[in-house]
Amino acid sequence: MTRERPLRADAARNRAALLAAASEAFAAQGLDASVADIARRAGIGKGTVFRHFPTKDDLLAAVVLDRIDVLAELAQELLGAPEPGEALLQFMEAAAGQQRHLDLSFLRDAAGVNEMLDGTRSELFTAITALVDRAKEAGAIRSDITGMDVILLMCAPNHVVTFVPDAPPDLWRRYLSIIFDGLRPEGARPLPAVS
Amino acid sequence: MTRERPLRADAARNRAALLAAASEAFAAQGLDASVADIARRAGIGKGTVFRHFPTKDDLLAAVVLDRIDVLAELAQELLGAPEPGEALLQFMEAAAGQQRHLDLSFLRDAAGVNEMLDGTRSELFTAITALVDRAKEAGAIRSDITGMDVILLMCAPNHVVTFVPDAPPDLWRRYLSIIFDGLRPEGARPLPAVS
DNA sequence: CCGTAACCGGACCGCGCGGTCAACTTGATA
DNA sequence: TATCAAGTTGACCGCGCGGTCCGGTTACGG
Repeated sequence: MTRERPLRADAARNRAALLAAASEAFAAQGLDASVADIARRAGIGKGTVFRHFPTKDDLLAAVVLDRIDVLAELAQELLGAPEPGEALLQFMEAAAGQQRHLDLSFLRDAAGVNEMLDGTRSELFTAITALVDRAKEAGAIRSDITGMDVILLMCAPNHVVTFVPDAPPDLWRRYLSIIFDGLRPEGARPLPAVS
Repeated sequence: MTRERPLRADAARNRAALLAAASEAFAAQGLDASVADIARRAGIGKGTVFRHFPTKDDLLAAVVLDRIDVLAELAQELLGAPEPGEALLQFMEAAAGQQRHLDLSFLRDAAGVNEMLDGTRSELFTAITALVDRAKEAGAIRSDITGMDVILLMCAPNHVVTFVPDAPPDLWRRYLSIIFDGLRPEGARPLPAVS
């Protein structure tokens, strides 16, 4: 497809440093960390950032793509786990443990700016749905839960924790645990009809 | 205390319009809606905004203060309700139903920029704690839940719903219901120890 | 070792933001 | 109705952002 010449040694090095720095910066200061600051963290010039990624959004997309990749792979693995309920919980824990502020950013761009991102994303979606279906069949979670529910809820802990100052780094576990409990079928009240 | 002369008629009108417009704008575009835009919505000049509120943050604080007031009053009322569990659920529904994007903004400013805000806020905090305690005594929720847990979790639905495009306006009910189920004591697994 | 294409960097641009100000308008008061 | 403090306004300022660009630098094939 796209003629892809190998990167020059220094270019590859810079690109890697840039991605790492961007990940750090987004996690630390939210997604409106300035490009200049990211470049500073990476020890490169601002111009170089835009050489590698034409737009700040493209840089963000690249960072997010990495996360999605990892999660998709994990979801695939966990499809073979013996305990479907436990597998789903493990997946949600991995997802919630991801870097902050990137939470749901991979849902942001409705119109696929980046094809590759869209591809991996839908891959992740179907994997999650499969994970959820297995958990439902095993009776580990109630039957009216959807993959989208899981995606949305698994990101909530990371977000709410953002607002408590000096939070212990694993406070999110507390809220994920509560939320996961809410998915269980025992004594579940019917979900409100949503128009 | 502070010598407070009554506002002139037009000033009062403008202030009301401004607050309403700000509430709209923040809900529609998030808290970085521009002051210029808010002024436009209110049909007044940008300068007038800064006459009423020296800073954009002060304007936001005023909007948030209104919400907190309403919630604090409601929490107080619900303390007399017959069913403590149901009362807590009702409160969380009211809180989650609040305007979007303002979710947890009242936790933001650690150092109290605005004394009045701090006062009403702590009032709300204690009322919520009381509500939670009653629900615990009645066995409606598990005993290791704190007021802070409720505050954080009641804001989650509104946030996650932000990311699904064309969401029905009451989709948040679905997620609040799930989360509230997670608070119940039946078959609760122990909460992970948080360092 | 050399030529060159790829790469790097930081000065530079336009924009929109929060906030200021001095000239103007208006509602309360006597 | 005359007076004037209170209120209003939009042009204006400085700043930091995302993004551009060209002169200097560097890795790599021949």
